[in-house]
Amino acid sequence: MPKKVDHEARRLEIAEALWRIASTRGLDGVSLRDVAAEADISLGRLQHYFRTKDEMLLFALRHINSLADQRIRERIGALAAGPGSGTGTDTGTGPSAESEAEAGQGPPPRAVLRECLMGMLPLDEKSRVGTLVGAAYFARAIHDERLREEAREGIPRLAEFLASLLRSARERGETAGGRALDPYTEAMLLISLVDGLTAYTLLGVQTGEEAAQRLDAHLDRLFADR
Amino acid sequence: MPKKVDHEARRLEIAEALWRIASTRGLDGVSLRDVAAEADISLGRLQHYFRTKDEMLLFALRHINSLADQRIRERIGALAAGPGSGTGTDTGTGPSAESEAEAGQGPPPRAVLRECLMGMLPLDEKSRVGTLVGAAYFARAIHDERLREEAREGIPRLAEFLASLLRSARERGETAGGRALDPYTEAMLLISLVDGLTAYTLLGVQTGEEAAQRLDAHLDRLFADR
DNA sequence: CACTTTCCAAGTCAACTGTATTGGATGACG
DNA sequence: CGTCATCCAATACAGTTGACTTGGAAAGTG
Repeated sequence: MPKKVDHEARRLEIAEALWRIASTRGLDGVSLRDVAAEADISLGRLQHYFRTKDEMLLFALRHINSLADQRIRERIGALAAGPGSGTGTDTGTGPSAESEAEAGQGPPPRAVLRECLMGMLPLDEKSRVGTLVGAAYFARAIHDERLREEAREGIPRLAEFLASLLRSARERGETAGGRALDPYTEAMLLISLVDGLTAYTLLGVQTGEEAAQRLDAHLDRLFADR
Repeated sequence: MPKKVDHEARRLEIAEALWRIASTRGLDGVSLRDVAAEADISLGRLQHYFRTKDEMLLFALRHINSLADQRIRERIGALAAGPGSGTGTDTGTGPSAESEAEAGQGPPPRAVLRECLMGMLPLDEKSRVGTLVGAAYFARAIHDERLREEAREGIPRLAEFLASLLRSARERGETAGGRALDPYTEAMLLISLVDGLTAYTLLGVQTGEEAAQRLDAHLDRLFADR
């Protein structure tokens, strides 16, 4: 077999170029030539790796989703890891039940939940690009059956995960008492909330810090200790 | 002056044609020729009323916003159920403090709040088209300074209105006791929540009924009686 | 060294875009 | 009755778009 090239790596380079453009100009304002230029390759080469534009878009979407997954997973992992010396980057929500619940097993569900949700907000440049691209995909998904399927598959899975966190928090008695909602309902509310906060942050209606602060306010209410 | 034509009416017809297309194909997939065809007029005529595409888009956005405002205002008016207050055609740009002032002892703030939020969800065909177009504008606003300004102006006004509802509910002792958040924060959370619910409804992740149900669950919590 | 498959640059193509221009119809006003 | 601003249909235009074709360079295998 002749001339072996790492197909996957090439496609990733192209996808990254796509994100750079999509995060500033949107997905519909992106042409194959733009992406090729941004990736510093010829149009022919790009088309060698993606036969059609939709194919490129779908690949880039799937990959940015898996990147976001991984990023959040790392943050969760970091939560479990470092009880040794706490750096100054403490989550400023309130010094409530964290250290106590550690005694049980693994990181406290509330902290994991918070990390997940915060990881979905555009708080640094990296996540900002991610959410920007995500918004571009959302706009396209509304009118694109193929992309819509991706969401219909992924979101319930995420909600289920968050619901399980809520359930285990509830079992540990960390959560607010009386007015507890169905965990899945609560999870969908949280996801919707984060997405809305993200949208208004991207629009410049509020800063990322304000968004985080508001999310924390809501979480504080969920986990109110009584 | 020769040949007088109702300029505003023509522009509205065109805007409606635009919405019909934007709600099915999105805003970026819309060409002037498409709009002209949908409105059953010539391209030349369309260009006579909108010199540029952006001008048309901006006009249509402003008008659909004012329509949504009016629709919600009517629903609030219907809440009062009293034959007293007539709902005139208001040209206002936002659901501002007008109804608050009138509500000396009118409809309960919670009901008004709920009507506002439910009115923003895609529950019937009409509001579905509205939110669809709204989503299309959102996608464009992210990369369009001009449109972003519209949001930066309108959203805080809406939030302020909702916050005032929350405040008056609180004064009447209708709201939940202990864990009350800052009204403006609560308002932004509500708006974000509704927008997120709308997004996932449009994506087909949940039905409109489920969205409404989840919103009600959250409201129930806010107004828990204790 | 052939030789075949992969890789990819350049160019072509038809379709479509927003905008500008042209020219004529209409109807109100002097 | 003219005459002129308004209205608007038709067409032209320059540019961009995604997809396709062509031709040849590169590299692993025989």
